[in-house]
Amino acid sequence: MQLNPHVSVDCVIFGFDGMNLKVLLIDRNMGLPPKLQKAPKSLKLPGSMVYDDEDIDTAAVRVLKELTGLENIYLQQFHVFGSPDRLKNKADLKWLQSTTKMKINRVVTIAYYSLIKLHKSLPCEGKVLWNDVLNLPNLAFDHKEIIQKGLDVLRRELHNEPIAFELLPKKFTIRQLHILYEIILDTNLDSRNFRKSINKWGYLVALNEKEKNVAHKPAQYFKFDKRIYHQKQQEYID
Amino acid sequence: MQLNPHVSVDCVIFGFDGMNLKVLLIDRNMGLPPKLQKAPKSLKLPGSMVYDDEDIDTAAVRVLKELTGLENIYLQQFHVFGSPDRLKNKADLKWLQSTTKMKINRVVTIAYYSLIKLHKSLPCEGKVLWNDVLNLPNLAFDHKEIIQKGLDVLRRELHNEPIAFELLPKKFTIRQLHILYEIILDTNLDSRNFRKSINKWGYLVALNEKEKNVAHKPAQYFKFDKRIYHQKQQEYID
DNA sequence: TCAAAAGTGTTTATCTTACACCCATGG
DNA sequence: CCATGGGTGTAAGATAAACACTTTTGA
Repeated sequence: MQLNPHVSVDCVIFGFDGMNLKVLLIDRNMGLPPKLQKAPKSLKLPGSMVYDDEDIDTAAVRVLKELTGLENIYLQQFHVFGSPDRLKNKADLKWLQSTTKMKINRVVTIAYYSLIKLHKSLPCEGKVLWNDVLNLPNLAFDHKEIIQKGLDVLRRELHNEPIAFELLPKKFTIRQLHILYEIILDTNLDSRNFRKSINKWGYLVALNEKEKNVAHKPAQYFKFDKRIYHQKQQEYID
Repeated sequence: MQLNPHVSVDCVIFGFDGMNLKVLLIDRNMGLPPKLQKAPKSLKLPGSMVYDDEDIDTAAVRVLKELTGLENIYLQQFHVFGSPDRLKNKADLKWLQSTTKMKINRVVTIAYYSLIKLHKSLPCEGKVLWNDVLNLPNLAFDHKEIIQKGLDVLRRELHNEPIAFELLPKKFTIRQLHILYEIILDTNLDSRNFRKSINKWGYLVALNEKEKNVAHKPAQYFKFDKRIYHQKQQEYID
């Protein structure tokens, strides 16, 4: 009886390309000499063992920082996956042991979800795969299940927290927001009613700027005003 | 660098005595010879290390079973507490090492909350302390913080899941339910409107039984009908 | 002038909230 | 007969849902 599994964090990093909700996957073959690469891709979520004396939240922040160069991005712990047979796939176990150089029997992983604004300029561009969340390939470990649960949580939280803006550029049109909501919630929303609810929120403010070079009436840009949001939250509590 | 903290589960077990929301605490002095007992009580949440080859949910179920004799009770993972300085209190660390007989530097704990029906006949009665959640004494480790977070989650989930009934006897009056809601949500609810919302739920059914020997108009007993509840959930999805 | 998306109001049904009195029972 | 909680209805305001047309732009 040894009673101490290893503990890791895994990050489900969501991104939105304007059309679809994406999740960031990394390929374990990447960086290996070509002859060692497996024929099929070997995809997984970004993650890491939690270091000694490192808080678990800090470990998740570190994973994101190392991968994307970004700090201060939205990150939430959402579930622990600790089934003893998470490592039942021999290839997964072998990879873990060879990359960590440790004898590992069991890993309990703490899953985080994260929301980032997609840019071509992210330092990870080209080194990672942004895969459609609705059409996932086979993944290592139980990572498919982790993504599914993360998506469920994202869907629920969308009603409670102003998180959609984490996935959009700083300035965005109502249409972009509308599409994002429809995709995350997998439903159709009436656009007049959608605009009405935005007005009721009160924390989206119109910028002095419109779309340019579009073959239709140009749309107003908006931004999310954190100050107004927090102010209204406070009023609600009182 | 060893990279493997120990992993435990801790259970925040809520109970309702008709007046207040309680949480189950155990005393680490219990069972020790009197001369070894610390002068102040040494209270903590029930918990356990996760055994090798044991799923974490299973570990939480085991803790509950061992303590209360009950199975099939409501249990939900809600947060991981993994700060490296959870064991900064020397007395806590010493206790851990002496009860587990292991050299332990760090414990990452997965917190569950659980809802049970209080009975005088629970096998743990007398061996544990049911403490008011709103007036907690000092507790070992970060257990006070864990309970606080558990209460927050309970409050939120009360709106989403039919969990109040897990805290009440199988048959209960509207008044009991009403008081429970007021206590969990820490607010006053209008009783006519409260009854109206119950009618709208549709899954509370009146039994052919009323209170007896009460010095007022006897109240109707109700039960929670799981079948109707699931049926309505299903209709909602379609 | 056409295609494409932007933007705008009204009506109806539903839900929420506030509010006051009589009833049944045991002591 | 009194104290205690049980149980009931209504009106006003807020919210949610359905629904169609005009505007601005680039091609």
